[in-house]
Amino acid sequence: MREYKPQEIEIRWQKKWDEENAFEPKEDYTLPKKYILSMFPYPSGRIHMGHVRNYSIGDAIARYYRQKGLNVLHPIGWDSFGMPAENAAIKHGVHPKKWTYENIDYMRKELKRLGLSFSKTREFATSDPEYTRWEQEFIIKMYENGLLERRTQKVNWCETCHTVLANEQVIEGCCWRCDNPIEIKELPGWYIKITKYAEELLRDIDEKLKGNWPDKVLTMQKNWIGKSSGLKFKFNLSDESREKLKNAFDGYEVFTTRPDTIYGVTYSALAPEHPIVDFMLENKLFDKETEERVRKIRSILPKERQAMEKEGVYLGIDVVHPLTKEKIPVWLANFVLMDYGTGAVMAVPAHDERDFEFAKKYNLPIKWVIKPENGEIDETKAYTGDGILINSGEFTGMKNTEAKKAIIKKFEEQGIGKEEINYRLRDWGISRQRYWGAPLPFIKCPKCGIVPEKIENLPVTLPDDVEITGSGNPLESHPTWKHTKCPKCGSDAERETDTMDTFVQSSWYQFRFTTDFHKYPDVPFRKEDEKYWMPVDQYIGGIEHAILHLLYARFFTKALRDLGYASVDEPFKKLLTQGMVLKDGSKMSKSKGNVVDPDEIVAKYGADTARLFILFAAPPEQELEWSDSGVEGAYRFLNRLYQNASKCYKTDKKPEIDVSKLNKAEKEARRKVYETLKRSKDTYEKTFAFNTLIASAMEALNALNKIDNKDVYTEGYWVLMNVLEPIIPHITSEISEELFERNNFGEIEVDEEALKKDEINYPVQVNGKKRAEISVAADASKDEILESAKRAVSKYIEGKEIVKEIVVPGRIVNIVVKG
RNA sequence: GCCCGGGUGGCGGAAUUGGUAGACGCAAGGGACUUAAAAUCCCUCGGGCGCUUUGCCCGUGCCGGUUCGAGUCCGGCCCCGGGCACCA
Repeated sequence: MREYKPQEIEIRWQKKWDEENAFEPKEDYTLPKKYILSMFPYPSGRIHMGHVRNYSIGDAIARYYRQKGLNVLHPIGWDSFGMPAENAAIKHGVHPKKWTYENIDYMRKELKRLGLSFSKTREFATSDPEYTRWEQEFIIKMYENGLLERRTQKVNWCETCHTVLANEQVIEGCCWRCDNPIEIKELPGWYIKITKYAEELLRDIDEKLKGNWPDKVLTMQKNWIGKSSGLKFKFNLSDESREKLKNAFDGYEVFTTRPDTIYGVTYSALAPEHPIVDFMLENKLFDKETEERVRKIRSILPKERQAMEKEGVYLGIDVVHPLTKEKIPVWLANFVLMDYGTGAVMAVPAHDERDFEFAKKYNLPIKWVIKPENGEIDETKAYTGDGILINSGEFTGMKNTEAKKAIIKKFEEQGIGKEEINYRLRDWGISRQRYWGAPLPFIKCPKCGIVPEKIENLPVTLPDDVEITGSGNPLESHPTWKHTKCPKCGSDAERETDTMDTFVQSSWYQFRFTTDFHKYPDVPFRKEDEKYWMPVDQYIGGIEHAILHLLYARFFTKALRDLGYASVDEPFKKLLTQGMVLKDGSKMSKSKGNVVDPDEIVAKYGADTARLFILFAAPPEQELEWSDSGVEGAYRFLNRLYQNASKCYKTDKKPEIDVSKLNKAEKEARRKVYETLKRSKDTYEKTFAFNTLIASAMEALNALNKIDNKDVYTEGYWVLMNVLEPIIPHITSEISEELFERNNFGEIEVDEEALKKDEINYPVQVNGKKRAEISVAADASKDEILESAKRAVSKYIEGKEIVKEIVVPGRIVNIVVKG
């Protein structure tokens, strides 16, 4: 008996695939294609089980289509800019570039050892200058087309670290690294106007992605974009208030989704950062106490106000209700956001929970204008449901859903307001005060202002001789890098020292893979390649990217389309979100000490075992609980598969079977084999339920081991090796090469005859309870089945009246009796 | 608070979409082989009753409903996981 030595087998095949360039996409674009993409990794140093899972799923799908003769693009790259490289530089003094590219070299070997069928020619790292070059061109084109702008906005600033912090990096008002209190600073930064595409991003969720992406992800994106429609109108200041404000303002606009409650307005509220508040502070229009309270609320970050109790202060000014002409007091409120809508709201405490809470706290009047169709108003809380308008002038008695439209119409007719749509989606701030990123290709000229770098001068590359200390942007402090000449007027100018958010790189990498870019260095990707390969047919990755990456990549695709680079509206036709890999119920992490190292598993059992286990243990979308003994089980199965191959004979074509000579067990084994084959198509193309496909293959092998028929056994192997090759490519290649010269790889037709049963087992129920089981000929008539069934359950139906007889062909018999 | 998922043996998970609940694997127990162990192979494996077989009762988070028949559909509730969270 020969021994299963996965290390020898696997390394031999990996070498062979490498030499044969077995996984390169073909240039014949008349072939049907599949573009299979797993999210590319960040080169952190070593692969983890999440990677193994991600790439095992993608590889199985890619190998399946390749085996069936399709032209398959299955690339890998490296998302290689980012903070960890700089942190490593600070901690260990190693240059980010060296650290990054050494990690890539190591991880490339790890992935290769898993037998993943990635194209070699398409591999790149996003930190490669050739990649940056094109990204900078896109960014310049976006700038020229109004999709990118530099503007000054309030940001979180840490003085000791000399950098802007993301909201996520501010912990209780302090810097996450040095613990110093952060400041709010107005800083210039670069913003991509993703909001211009809000409507299309939303629309294509329903029109292009529904049914192909998980509903969960689509819902999350919808909520994130957050479309709402309502009425925008202007509150005019009262005469006294306008005077008080020195005629600098005559009013301000508000947005509401509830115009139907307009008669219930009892006050209005401004965001703490509202221009009117700014003006009043600057012109000292508050009394001392009010000013103090205003300043106090303004000193708290908007993000942190959300966790606080509602707070506000009357500003001493009033506006006029647009319909009733009543005087409405204007408050400052800490729950009003400056960057949504107009930064000011009308407040209807009777029908809005926040307004109600605020009104109760400050004893503001509450006016009920909608009553439920059935039942009475409960005055202890806001009523936010539908109902009939009361106290609403000419609209009284109307259903509120209709009143919404009618009131908007009235505002539009009088020219005092109009219907408006608002989105929660914000523009995408891509500036990072970091070294290890793609430089923003702009020059600040004292004469010309912002000037894009000339296209022929791209890429703007990073200087290698930098000192990374963790405080401040090394590009800013570099002695020479930022000093340059203005591309327009030639005078002394400075480069932009901000680099781009790494999400910019991962937003268009799927396009770059479509071209053999070593061959075609003059384009980011060739149009004919992009047309043929895009969109990605199947994208696979973690749900944690449901919003950020997947939304940015969708946006980028649309932007590149409109800039003339791309031909598709959506980058990823189908999306599979894989679940996390857990150990002892929680995510594997160094701090918990529950990490299982893929290298160790591969060293002990081989790549096929790792792949088999990870695809067998749970369906791909679900979380996967790591189990050492489960891995052993997978390894045992592969051993059996390998040993039992000796029960087959060598042949270069599938054995012909004389079905008439087979016994029951042999037919049963053939049926299970072909059931597995039949199931495999659905699994690889639609459901990705690899766990049940593997279970089915195990059942088939178990059934084969019960028979003693070399033809059937060999046929079984011929089919099973074909079905399992995408999952466990090494062992199946080895066996198939030895027995079948690998002629079994490719399309095998399902033998429908083999799937048929001679006899069918029917459970027989009496009044819905199973009482017996019968076996009848597959072609038995309904009456024959019933007759046999009644005989089997005679003791339950004797002397009773039969009310109903149900025979579901191929399924079940149920006899309903009375008495 | 709102919006999605999900609750099935000791465990991971199946169940052809309303038709034999627990496939497949793991763990556990028993047996064979062996001087012994490992490996391998065979048997048992939801709970209870009867236990020699046939068999009977209960069982898919809880309560109710629809149906000849419900893990699956409907109504109400209880847990668990995730996302969003003052968006006017």
